[in-house]
Amino acid sequence: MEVEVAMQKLKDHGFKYTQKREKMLEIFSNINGYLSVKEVYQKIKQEYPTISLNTVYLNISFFEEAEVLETTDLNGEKVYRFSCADHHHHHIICTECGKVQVINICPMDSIFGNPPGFTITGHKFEIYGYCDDCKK
Amino acid sequence: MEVEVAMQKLKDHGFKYTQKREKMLEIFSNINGYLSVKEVYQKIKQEYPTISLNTVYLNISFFEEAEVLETTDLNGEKVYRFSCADHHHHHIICTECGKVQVINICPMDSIFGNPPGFTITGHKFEIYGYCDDCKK
DNA sequence: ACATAAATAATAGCAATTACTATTTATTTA
DNA sequence: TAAATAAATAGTAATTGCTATTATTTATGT
Repeated sequence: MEVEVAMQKLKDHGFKYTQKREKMLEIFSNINGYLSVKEVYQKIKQEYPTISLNTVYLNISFFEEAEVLETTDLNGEKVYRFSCADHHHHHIICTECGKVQVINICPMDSIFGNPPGFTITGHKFEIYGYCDDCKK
Repeated sequence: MEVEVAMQKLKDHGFKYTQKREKMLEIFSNINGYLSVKEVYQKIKQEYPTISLNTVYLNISFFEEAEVLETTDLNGEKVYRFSCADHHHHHIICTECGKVQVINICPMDSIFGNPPGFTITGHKFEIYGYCDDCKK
């Protein structure tokens, strides 16, 4: 299962097992969209009311290190989602709730080599909009 | 000239002429790349050492309102550049110094209509890398 | 030159994130 | 199983990027 694979990735990177980390992974795996740190914090507080916001920040940074999460910016704050980094893809993102839909078109497919004066290291292609649930 | 056109745009939006605004516009027009608020602040302080950081923030927001600047996020902070909003385009951006190169390929050209469940409102396509000056 | 409406500077405030430190917990090894 | 250890956590403080407030100064129309 997804969460166990992620937990194993963490172990491979030298991070210990904790219940809170497992719960955080479950939160991410149950949502098909990006979550802000505060949203994760609100959700995990339902199960662990004494958890520190700091712990959420820390664990998210460890998850990133272990390549368990992918991240982007939404309305000026960092948001995260369960990574499916096994295949290259882009997203349609609901700017209201963070819900995503994967798209497999990549604009880099039609760009060959490095442009003069630049060495390419990465790219970002995101489509923004409203999902049906958030449409007025 | 570029700066004068921008100054006129400001006037059209009801903003007054000031030397500091003109100087800020000059700073943007002299650089082919994105600048952070702090970078603009550092540069303009050479001419107006008593200028407030707040004024730089305010004027930049007015410049945005008058569509004189375009913006993006670079390493988690907002950066701005002189706008060429007359034609739709994307950028190759040096993540080190913010230098940009315009590209006229748009990935949306090959995407027709709205995907099921989403109403598209916008998109972002940016290529990142190092410019020759910043390459090690 | 005067009136007035906006620009500026200085300061305070806020939200997101990071840093620090003492305590607690998970895992290693005896 | 129990002690040793290294890391995780909570609580708090500090930092950063940015916005809001207000008194003073400046640009511009009459």
